Amino acid sequence: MSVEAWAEAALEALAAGGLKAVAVEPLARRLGVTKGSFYWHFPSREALLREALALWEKRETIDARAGVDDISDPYERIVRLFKQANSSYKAGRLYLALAAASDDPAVGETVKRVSANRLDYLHKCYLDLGLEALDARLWSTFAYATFIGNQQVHRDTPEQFPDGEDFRAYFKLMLKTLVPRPGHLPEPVSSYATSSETARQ
Amino acid sequence: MSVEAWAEAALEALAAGGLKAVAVEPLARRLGVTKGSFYWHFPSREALLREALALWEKRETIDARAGVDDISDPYERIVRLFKQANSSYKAGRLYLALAAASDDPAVGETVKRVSANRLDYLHKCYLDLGLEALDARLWSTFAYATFIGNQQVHRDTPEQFPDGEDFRAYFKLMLKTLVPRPGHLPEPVSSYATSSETARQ
DNA sequence: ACCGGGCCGTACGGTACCGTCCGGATTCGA
DNA sequence: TCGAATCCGGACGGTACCGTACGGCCCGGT
Repeated sequence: MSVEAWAEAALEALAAGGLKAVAVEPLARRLGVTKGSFYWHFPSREALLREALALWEKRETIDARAGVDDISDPYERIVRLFKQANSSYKAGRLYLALAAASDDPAVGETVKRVSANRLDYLHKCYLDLGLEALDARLWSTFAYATFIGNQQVHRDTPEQFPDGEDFRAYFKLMLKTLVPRPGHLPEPVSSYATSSETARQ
Repeated sequence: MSVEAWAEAALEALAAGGLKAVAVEPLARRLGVTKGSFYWHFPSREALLREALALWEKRETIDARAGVDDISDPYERIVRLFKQANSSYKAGRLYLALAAASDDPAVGETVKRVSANRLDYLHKCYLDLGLEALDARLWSTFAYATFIGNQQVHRDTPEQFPDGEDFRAYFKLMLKTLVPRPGHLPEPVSSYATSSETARQ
């Protein structure tokens, strides 16, 4: 019963039942041991939470960039990010569970770091695409928000969420809409007229 | 100390501290009374939760359509919906808190109903815009996911989220991208080159 | 064989919450 | 004025969890 095994179990409990499910006695029962084991490896419940958060943060930052960072074409890199992000339903549930528990200081700081890291990375990708700073920031936020929202909608109303062939069409629609191809950059936001009489192109 | 006051306090606690914060004794302390009062009005904590959920569901469905349903122009109706959705940060936090607690059966069912209701309504709006069934479904899901995601990103990383003038540009960008004007409908998804075509509505 | 440390089980006190019981206070109609 | 109903406070037992104390088991070194 290693430290990692406890942290892993903590993350599973977190995804399934939220922060309150990261409790020593229930986890011990689930692992077939008692608290005596736990308190030999950890000084407190909080220490377990810190360990689990560190494990999660590493996976969501370092490990998540593994097969992406070396793609030179920024368009393909963003597409890859999207595909990867949409491929793991479990990872999405974990993020939502942690974000929901961000009233806990340790959880909140970790979630903020992970989220900021993702936004920054996506922002850089949009800059590489050729967008100017503000456009890159707005479009990357747009894309990231859509991705997070998809996880939420998928969890809250799985029946209404497109699946199978519909999901493939949905995914293509999002790519087409959110990821401009180099050479076909979107109209810069600085060109927007302040009045509501802007023609759509 | 009416039933409604307890339900209101329950919703506030929910938004601030999640489902576990809907606890009789802390709520009683916060309201300056004791459990004796609570258990005269409610048979159990679960009954309070049901009352709070019913109050929330009513506000998110019936009340939320009040100034929207009578707008005849579908484009303006959607714009109004989005503006309204982005205007209340507190309502967004409440949704996120409830969605995070959807492992509780009563909460989960209510969240699912509210979410499905919003999606259906938005779907109808996109149909009124002139889109065919599948397109309306995908675009409305897209738009809804984006706005849910915005709430999440806004909460998790408020510093990175556009505000002030940037937010106005961001909002315009989203409207321009997600809400087609009646005479300029988007390319139907059925025109996408794909391995097989779908006939499902 | 022995012994010491890594690892775990068991028992205990402390805390926060749920739900119940009952008594007291206030109000209100007859 | 006099109950009676409404509304609430205080005390109680029950449960689930946290953290500690301590004892026992196993296993490698000597």
